[in-house]
Amino acid sequence: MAARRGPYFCGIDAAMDVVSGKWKSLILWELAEHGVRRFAQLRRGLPGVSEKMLVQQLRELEEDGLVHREVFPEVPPRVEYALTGHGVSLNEALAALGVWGAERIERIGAEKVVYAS
Amino acid sequence: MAARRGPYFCGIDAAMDVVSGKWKSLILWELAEHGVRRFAQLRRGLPGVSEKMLVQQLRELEEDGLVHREVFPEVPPRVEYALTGHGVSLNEALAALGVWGAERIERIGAEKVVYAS
DNA sequence: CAGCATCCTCAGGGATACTG
DNA sequence: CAGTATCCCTGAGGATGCTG
Repeated sequence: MAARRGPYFCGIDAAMDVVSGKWKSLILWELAEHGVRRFAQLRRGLPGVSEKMLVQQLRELEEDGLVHREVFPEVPPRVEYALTGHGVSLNEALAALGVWGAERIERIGAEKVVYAS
Repeated sequence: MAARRGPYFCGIDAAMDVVSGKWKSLILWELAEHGVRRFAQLRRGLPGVSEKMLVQQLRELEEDGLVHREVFPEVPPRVEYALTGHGVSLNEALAALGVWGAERIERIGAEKVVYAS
């Protein structure tokens, strides 16, 4: 389900609401890094997502106005995803978290995934 | 359960891991705003949390090194919670998200909660 | 006051198979 | 290629009651 429409306690609450979902922040990140991406490209960039989850999370992000979805009526079908303006600004806000998280990974000596199963 | 110890895809992943949990970011926020807080004070500041959840989330934040818990051996018991250094820096990273979220609340015309049952 | 112990619900998410 | 459609299961989180 996409983000609720409030009521919210504060901005953090609203932002976390929109970004909660196992893959959403990662999808945003991926789109910010690469710009426009096709479905299969995203799938490859997020090792471990199932098709179902990827579609679902993308649709919710679209519904919340963070991602733009463009369908090209071709055979074979092509669908491209990109961030909207709000998606871009959310990503900039997430960047600070990314830095903090990277430091935490160092600190606790966690591994980074290259390819999960 | 507290945050896993990786492996992580990236910093965002690690940060979201630590902050995911329905009340964690709100607890962090509350502690940043007020400094040291007692259990009951936090409870009052987070309308809608159950005792169980508040304890649980606090313990996980403690386990992850973001919150410091101090018990005073008195009767009646007193327990104070405060952010650690890492908690403070995480909160600073969350601030950007808070701003974005506040703008989103404006944009979609969502309500803000004052008191949820 | 600041918890701990239980029980229970429900929806987020995984696995698998099929389609325009 | 880019999805639908189903079934299923785990576990986060809620409700309630008890305690040092």
